[in-house]
Amino acid sequence: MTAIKESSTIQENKQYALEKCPVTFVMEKIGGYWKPIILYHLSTGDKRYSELKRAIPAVTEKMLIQHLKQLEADGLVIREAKPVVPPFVTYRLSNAGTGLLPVIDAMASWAFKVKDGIHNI
Amino acid sequence: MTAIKESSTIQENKQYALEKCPVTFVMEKIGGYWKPIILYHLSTGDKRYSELKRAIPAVTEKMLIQHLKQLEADGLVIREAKPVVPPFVTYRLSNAGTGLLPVIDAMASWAFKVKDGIHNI
DNA sequence: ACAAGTACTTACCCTAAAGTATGTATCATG
DNA sequence: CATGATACATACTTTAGGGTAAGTACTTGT
Repeated sequence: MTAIKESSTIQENKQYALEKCPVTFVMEKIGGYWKPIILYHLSTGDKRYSELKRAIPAVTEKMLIQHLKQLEADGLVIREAKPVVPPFVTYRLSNAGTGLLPVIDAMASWAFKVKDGIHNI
Repeated sequence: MTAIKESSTIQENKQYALEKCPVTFVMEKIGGYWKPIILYHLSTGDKRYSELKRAIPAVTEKMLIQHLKQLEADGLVIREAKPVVPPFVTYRLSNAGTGLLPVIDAMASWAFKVKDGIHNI
């Protein structure tokens, strides 16, 4: 009946939605659980890996590095490593990453409105 | 070493992040895969269940109704059912749901900037 | 010589989210 | 009398994301 029953996977649906829906496109980039949190912490300036780790204590190292790598691959953050030992690696937002801050801000603003009772949910 | 190793689950981490991070709070509400798309389609006015189904052909009925129920439970959309047969059910954004539109707009705006090459990722 | 700090990597497991498929109730219409 | 349309519900399966635990390399400090 519906087209998707013939041969469908999550990936194909994602493909469809990615092309059609700008919102989905964004969710692809920042939908990972810790990604917006990482972006938020980088919004105040560049940070070392260990600084991020301390700033977000609940994240595991695997998740942190995994999301950082993905954000880097997606062109949202820039990694800079100084060839010293112990390693000195900093992460900062790219132009595109900085461009996402209005999204983060809009989210935060809505959340505060809810908490302040301006929106009752 | 890190605090979470003592006794941690996704849920506990989520609990932590929910209290601390407004962004995570928003992601809890609209993080479901089809939720932002549904909100987007409702932004132009109320829609019947079947209209949404046709507007988003890639979504399965289970996902559509599941997300609609969650959005309703989260106070973002309002369901109105006329007691007729065949059923006539419309969904529309609540005040809180409407308050999320700036988030959706910011997302869309960023996505278009990327596609127009203003941000190169 | 051994721990500690840096920035990772990797193998394995578990669960929540998403997808598949089918069923339900009611009435109008052919 | 059976089909179609509406708005769902539900049992079952799959997959992708996240978590756990452990290890790596290199140097400084004790």
